[in-house]
Formats: sequence, structure tokens, C-alpha cells
Amino acid sequence: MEYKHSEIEKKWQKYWAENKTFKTEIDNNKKKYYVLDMFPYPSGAGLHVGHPLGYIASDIYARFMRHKGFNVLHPMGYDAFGLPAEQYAIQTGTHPAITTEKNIKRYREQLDKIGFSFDWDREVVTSDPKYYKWTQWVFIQLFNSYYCNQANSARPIDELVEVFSLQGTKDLDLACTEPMSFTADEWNSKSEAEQQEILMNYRLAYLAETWVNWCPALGTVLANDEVINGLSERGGFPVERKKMQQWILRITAYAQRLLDGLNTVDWSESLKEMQRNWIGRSEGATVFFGIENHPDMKLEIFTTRPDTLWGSTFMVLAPEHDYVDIITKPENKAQVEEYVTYAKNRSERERMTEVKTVSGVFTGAYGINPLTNEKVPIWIADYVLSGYGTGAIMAVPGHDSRDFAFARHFGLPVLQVVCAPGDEPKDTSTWEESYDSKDGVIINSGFITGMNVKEAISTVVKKLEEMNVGKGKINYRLRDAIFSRQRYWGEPFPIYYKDGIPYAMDEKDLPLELPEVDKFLPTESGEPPLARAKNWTYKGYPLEVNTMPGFAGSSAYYLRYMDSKNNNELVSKEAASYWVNVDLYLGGDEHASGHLIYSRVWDKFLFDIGVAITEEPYQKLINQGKIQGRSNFVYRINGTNKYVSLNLKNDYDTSALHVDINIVKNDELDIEAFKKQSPENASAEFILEDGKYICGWEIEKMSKSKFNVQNPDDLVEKYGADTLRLYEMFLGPLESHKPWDTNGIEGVFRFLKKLWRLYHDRDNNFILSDEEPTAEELKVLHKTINKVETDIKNFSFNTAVASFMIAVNELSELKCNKRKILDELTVLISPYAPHIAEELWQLSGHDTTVEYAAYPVFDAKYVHEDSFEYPVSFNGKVRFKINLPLTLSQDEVEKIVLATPEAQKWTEGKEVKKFIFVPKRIINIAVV
RNA sequence: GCCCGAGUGGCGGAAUUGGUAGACGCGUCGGUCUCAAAAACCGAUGAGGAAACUCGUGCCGGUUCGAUUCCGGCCUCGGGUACCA
Repeated sequence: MEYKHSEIEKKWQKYWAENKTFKTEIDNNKKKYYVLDMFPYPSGAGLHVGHPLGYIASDIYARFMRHKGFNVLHPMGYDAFGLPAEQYAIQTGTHPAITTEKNIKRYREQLDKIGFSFDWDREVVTSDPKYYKWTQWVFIQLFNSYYCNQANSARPIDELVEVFSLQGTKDLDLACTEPMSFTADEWNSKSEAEQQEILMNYRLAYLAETWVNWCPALGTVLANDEVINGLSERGGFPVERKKMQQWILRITAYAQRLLDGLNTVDWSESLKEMQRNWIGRSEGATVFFGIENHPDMKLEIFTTRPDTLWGSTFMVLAPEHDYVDIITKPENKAQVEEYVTYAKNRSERERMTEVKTVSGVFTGAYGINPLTNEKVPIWIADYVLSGYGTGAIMAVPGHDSRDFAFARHFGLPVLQVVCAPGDEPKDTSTWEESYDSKDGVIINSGFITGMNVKEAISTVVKKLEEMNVGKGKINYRLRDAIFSRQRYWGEPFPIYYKDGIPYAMDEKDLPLELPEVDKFLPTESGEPPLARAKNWTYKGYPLEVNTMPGFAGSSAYYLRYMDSKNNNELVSKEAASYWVNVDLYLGGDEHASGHLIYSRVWDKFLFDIGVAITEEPYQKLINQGKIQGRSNFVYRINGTNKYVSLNLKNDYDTSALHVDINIVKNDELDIEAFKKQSPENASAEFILEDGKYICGWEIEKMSKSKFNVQNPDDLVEKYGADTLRLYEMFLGPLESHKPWDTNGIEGVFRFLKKLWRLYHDRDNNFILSDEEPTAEELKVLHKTINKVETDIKNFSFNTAVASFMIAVNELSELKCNKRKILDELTVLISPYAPHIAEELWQLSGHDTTVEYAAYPVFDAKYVHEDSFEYPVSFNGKVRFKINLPLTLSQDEVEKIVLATPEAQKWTEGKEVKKFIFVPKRIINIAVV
């Protein structure tokens, strides 16, 4: 009568491993399906129950699709480069490779216990030279490429060299750092060093001096997505702006394609929106203003509202703008310098928190509006950012809230040039806010007066272009990605310096392995740790001492899984053509502006150079919710060693203390276990309610210090992997964030015991009846099959678990232990609880015939007792039995079924809305 | 501020295109078995009411024979983002 989960689970895990049950090969007779999890960073803390949530869901889907006859690729690996192992190395001297290997081993043990159907033969580890050889290879390709805006594709840099030597920059539209223009003759007369410097302006991986996010505490620079509110994402340390020479990826070249691609993928609307915001496309125009007393200079500004040119009453430069020194009048110099110094010394964080403070200073200079020839004062203010647009704006206080606040603060004039539809122009001195809306009619604006805003914008842009004082322009918020880290534990750059000029290593010399160093710290002169390595040279030239950032190794790993053992190519044409891209990708939404952007850029680049087959790497993406911690508290009466139960604590003066959730069950404290925890606890006294000590609880982040970390191994040991799998799914919708709470796990465990008992007698002998199931029993089965399949397809894994429970309850009530029911039930449940399913399947023997049952759905009227009618859909009572290949989709099955004489006879004269198909015997579980 | 998302019993959460709100599980209460406990099983469990019945899906209003679902206006809580011109 006993369900021995640990015996069963060990047996099947061993069987799967020994038989390589889940090993996947290219099979052109089967349709492919690629299920991928975001691979984990193997941290020293091991897995907690939050990690497997997504893995369980993807495993269920992978197993389900295998049953459906697909050739499923479901790999796993490790994102193994990262800060924690390096910081541990700095503290202890242990090489990060050793720490990483140890952690990976632990992760693997933990993962294996949960019974995942990963093809471990395809495992990748980003810190393995065999793997990062290809990360370095991609970097070389990026270095050797430029982006042609006309072709909208990356191209080999050699091609550009040839073009330059023939026509210079004439007729070219290239993604670049700074616009350049030169003739073929000029190019040809330049030295090697000069030419290389120019090429750097166009390479997709380039070296440049820029403002970076420098984190002194971590001793490295960070990418924009690694900085949150002015603090480092990892560790929460302050981040400063600093000008440094860094490797950068020209991801902005792909901005538009990143945006367009979002329309072709099946991602959640919120995630797509996050990416759209991060890319931040805005359409507008650049306009050249004249500068009084500087006839040879033009001040370029960017605006999204060229229609408001007549309403511009002043201009603003960012404090870092190059023109500040040049145009400032001598009498304003002192004030301007003071302001620039003030602005420079404000940290990013201060600047962010003091957004509402208006500050600025007048330069004494005037700009000249190219359309109106009006003179407008030029100010300096830090609400204009040097990094966006041109670092200079024309201020239109009447129609921009920030300009409005500035104008009011400094008493600058406000003009109205747009009028709300159906409204009369109003005296701007009475305005309390600007009219920012684009819905309106232009007034007081020369030749565009009377037009609507949209019309006016295009008319002005046309005019600006005619007059050669501006042009239409699209700006993106997206910035190029800083790609250097001053760290040891990352991929070395395959770059060496000859006379200070960077060159890519020969591909055949890859991988460039990480060198040994005596310490994992920067050198005394502040150079990155790799500068400590002896003989860190290539062909006698010094090698790059920075390493690549965390996102390097994770940007193309999905391609590598397709062909992970291939030592000659990142991925073979054959493998890439068969597997194409990821059909289902599961992971957290914290990667929206990092990994999921970089990875898409790499894929597009690899597509451009003919390695990847599609432009989008991840077709469908699901963000599983984070599992939060649920802490338990005990209440100690202040100044005593007495603890009072939750509902009585208001009668006392108490302090809440975290208590280890592992000694609390359903919020009831295990007093004996508590006493054993420490000598102090041993003498504790308790004030109980109803003979129990009830703990309080709160939702917090899962962390060791809060004693609320739930380790999956303990649960697997106690309840088994099948219970854990079912319970994690049962917890709630996959995508919502939810606290971990073991309060309900017993219910799921009970369900599995019940399932086991359905086919076992009191002495734990397997019992099975060969009788034909009754109509009632079949109804239970088919209802469940239908519901569970629909749920899995909708990724509604929690409701599917409920259906299993209902089915087993009903079958228990019917005392049904029929073979036919068991066979199908086992297959159905196996994605969720594979171990028990395998065991029951084996005990019962199997049958692999495939048969579809088709239920026509038609409209009918339901007559309510209150005598009104409403339409409903009913499942038809007639059903078809047709033997068809498993690989067919529902649509294909429908087509075939509808063509049969049987179906035509039945559907005659009836309005059949759709058919529901239930594949009966699905497939042998283990041996795929 | 802006952009998303969500508010349903004591708790986690269910409810095809509007159609018996609260599936399933936890907890609680009662019972069976037992010397007893554990395990297991059975029953009850949104609120009020003896009952018939009434009220109930954040709040207010609307559409409808009928609204958790659709529309308008608010409130609250999450998440993202932030002087992007």
C-alpha cells in the first residue's frame, strides 16, 4: 500500500541516464521543436525552489511535445563566467575555475534529482575554452564587420576598405561613431595607422574613448542595463561617469531591426513594450541654428516637434557641450564655469533624484532661428543630456513641460504656436502648464499657420531640407553596448596590439585561453588582472588585457546547443537548418533590456553573415514569475526568553524574530526542533494557543539571512521529485510572481499516493483489470485528456494539475483499475510526474497504437428555466476513431477527418464549429 | 510623472467568445477506523438566515434578459521607466 517515491525515482533517473533516453539527434522524418531555459549562473548557494519553476514548466512542455511526435531539443548548460566566483577568488585565492566546477557539480546533482529530460550530451559551459572559442570567434567577426544602412546588413570590413579606396565615403550610408567624409585619394594617401583609426569608426566591435558607467567598488565598468537607479545591479554599489577607452558593440546599428522583429515574435505584450521603451525610437528632425557673432558656426539641435520652431524662445546646451567654452561671453564666463563644475560634480544618482530642481545659467550668446531669423538666448542646463540627440535643444516653453518649467523659473517668454482643437489662443502668462499634445492647429507660424501638427511637421522638415538647414531624423535611446570589463573571470579578447593599433588574432589560433595570474586583482598601476599574466602576447605583440562582459557568453548559446561538439564551426549548416531557432524560451523578465537585446543583436548579426537561419532567436517566450520567500516569525517577549503565539502577541510587548521555515509546518512551529537549534533556544518557554505555537509570516526576498530559503533537495527527499514538480506547477499561474509556501504540498503528495493506490492492493501488489472500461470511466478519462491538453497548450499548468486530481478522485470513487484507463492516464500524466508514470507504465505493459477520437462541436440553444434562451457550444456525442500518424497537427488531423464519408454524413445539415481531437494512445513514454 | 499588469472566501488560486462565481488544493470544524496516535477515508466550509431566501468578484455608474468578464470614471497594490527634447 506504499508509494515509495525515492526508490522509483532513483530507478528511473538511472534508467534515463544509462539509456540516454533524452538524447536528441537530427531526424528529418520528424518535425523539430526546441525548448530552451535561460541557463543558470552556478552560484555557490546551489539551487533554491525558484530556479526549477521554469525548468519544470519547460520540461513538461518538452515531454508533452515528444509525446506528440516532435523531435524535441531540450538542452541545459551553465552561464559560468561571473563576478561571484571572481570575488570569492580575490578573497580566498581559489581559482574561479575550481569554484565554478564545484558549483556546477552541485547544480547538476540537484537538477538530476528533479528528473528533467535534458539532453546532457549537449551541455555547454561558457567558461570552457571549447565553448568560448566561439564567443571569441563571433567577436572577431564583429570586429571585421561594418554596417551598411543601405543594404541593412552587416558586411565584411575588407569590402569597405576596397570601397574607400575607390570612392571614399561618397554615396555611402554607414553606421558609425562620428560622421566622416573623405575622397578616395584622401583615403589612399593615409598611413596604415590613420586608415585603421578611420575603420574603427565603422567596425561593429570598436574601441573608443567614451563616457562609461564606472563602478569603483567592483573596479570595473558596467553596461547601461547593469546600472539601476545609479547603483550597480550586482552589489548595489554607486556608479560614476568616467571617460575611458573601451571595446563597444555597435548595437545601435540594429535598433530598427530590433524594433521590427518584435512584431514577428510571440512574446508578452509587456515584455515587448519594455524593449520598445529601451530602444526608444523617436522621429523628428535636426535643425541648424546660427550663432550671433560666429557666422562660421552652426548649432545642431534635435527636436521631435519641428512644427514648433516659431515658438522657440531660447536654446539650451548640455553642460558638457563642446560649444560652451567657445560661445560664452566674457562677462558670463565666471558664472558658466561655476555651473559646469557644479553639474560635473553631481553624481548620476543626485541628478536622478533631483529631477524636479530647475537649474541653469545664461551664456550671453544668442542663436539664430533659421526659419524666423529671430535671435534667441542660449542657456546651459543639465536637464539637457549630452548623450542624447545632439546635446542641444531649441526650447519651446509653450509646448514642452520641461522647457515651460525652465522658462517660468528664469522669467523667459512663452509663446503659443499650437492651439487645441476648437479652442481659442489664450494669454500664455495665465498658463499653469504647457500644451504638449500633438492634437491641435498651428497658429502664429508663418507658412504653416492653420495646418494640423502632423501636416506641419512634414512641411517644415521639407522646407528645412530645401534650405539646407536641417533634415528629418530618427533618434534612438538605445546606446552602443560597452563590452570591456576590467576583470579576470571572463572571455579574453582575441585582440593584440601592434604599434598601439588593435588587430584580430587569426581564427585558427582560437581559443585564446585565460592565462594564469598570481592574484585576481588589478595591477598596482590600475590595469586589469590580465596585465599580471606572464607572456600575455601573441606573435610577440601584447594582448588585450580587458575581458568580455557576462552577456558575451549567453548571446549565442542557443545556437551552440544545436551542435555543441562541433570544433570547426559555431554551428554546422545542417544543424542550424534543422533546428532553426528556439520555439519556446523560458526565463525571467529581468533580462528584457539586457540578454534579450544583446542576444537578438548577435542573432541578427550571425544571420547577416550566414550562420543563423532566422532573424529572431526566440519565437515564443514565457517569463516565469519569480518565487519570493515566505518568512516565518516567532514573537519573543522583550527582555525574556518567552515566545508568544501569533494571535496572543498583542497582549505583550514583543519583538518579531525570523525563524527557520524548515522547522515550521503550516505556520505551526515545531517546538522540539526549535529548542535543538541553539543552547539559548533550549531553555525557551512558550505561550501557546490551542496547544500550538502559531508563527507569523511575511513575503520577502528569499535569502539566507531571513531563514526562508527553501532548498529543493529536502522536499525531493521527503515527498519525491514528482510531488515537487506537481506542486511547483500547482502553486499558481506560471507567469505570476508568487511566494513560496509549502502549506499545500501535502495535498499534491496525497494525490500521488492515491494514484498509486488505485493500482495497488493493501500489500502493495500491483493490480490491474483487463475488463473494458465503462462509459462513465471513459468519460472521466476523456474529459481529463481534453482538459489537460488544452491547459498545457495554453501554458496553464496549474489547472492541469487540478484536472489530474479530479480524475484520480473520480476513478477512486469508481474503484476503476482498468488497463485501458491506466495506459492513457499514465501517458497523460508523465510530463508532470514522469517517475511514477514510468513505473506504472512498466508495471502494466504497453501498447503503441495511435488512435484519434474526434468530437464535433456545434451550436445549440440552452433553454434556461426562466425561459430565455442563449447559445452554447456542445461537444458532439458521435466520435470518430481514425488511425493517423502522431506527427500531424490538429489542423492536419481536422482536414483528414472532415474528408471522411463518416464525418460528412454526420456533419450534414449541421453547423459544426470545430472539432476537438483527442489522440488516444500517445506514445511509449521512455523510449522515444 | 509616464507605460504596462493585477485586485475573487481564512489562504494559494479556478471560471472558452458575457451564461449556475468560488473548480482543485491548503486550513478549519465534525465524523469513521484505533486502547491511543499517525496514516487513511467520509461529510461540512463565501457572508447573513431556523428556513425559504437575500447579499456577495476593489469602489461608483452604464450597456444587457444576464457582467468577475464589455464600456466610462475613481481607489489600491505590483512591475518597468525616468529631465530622451
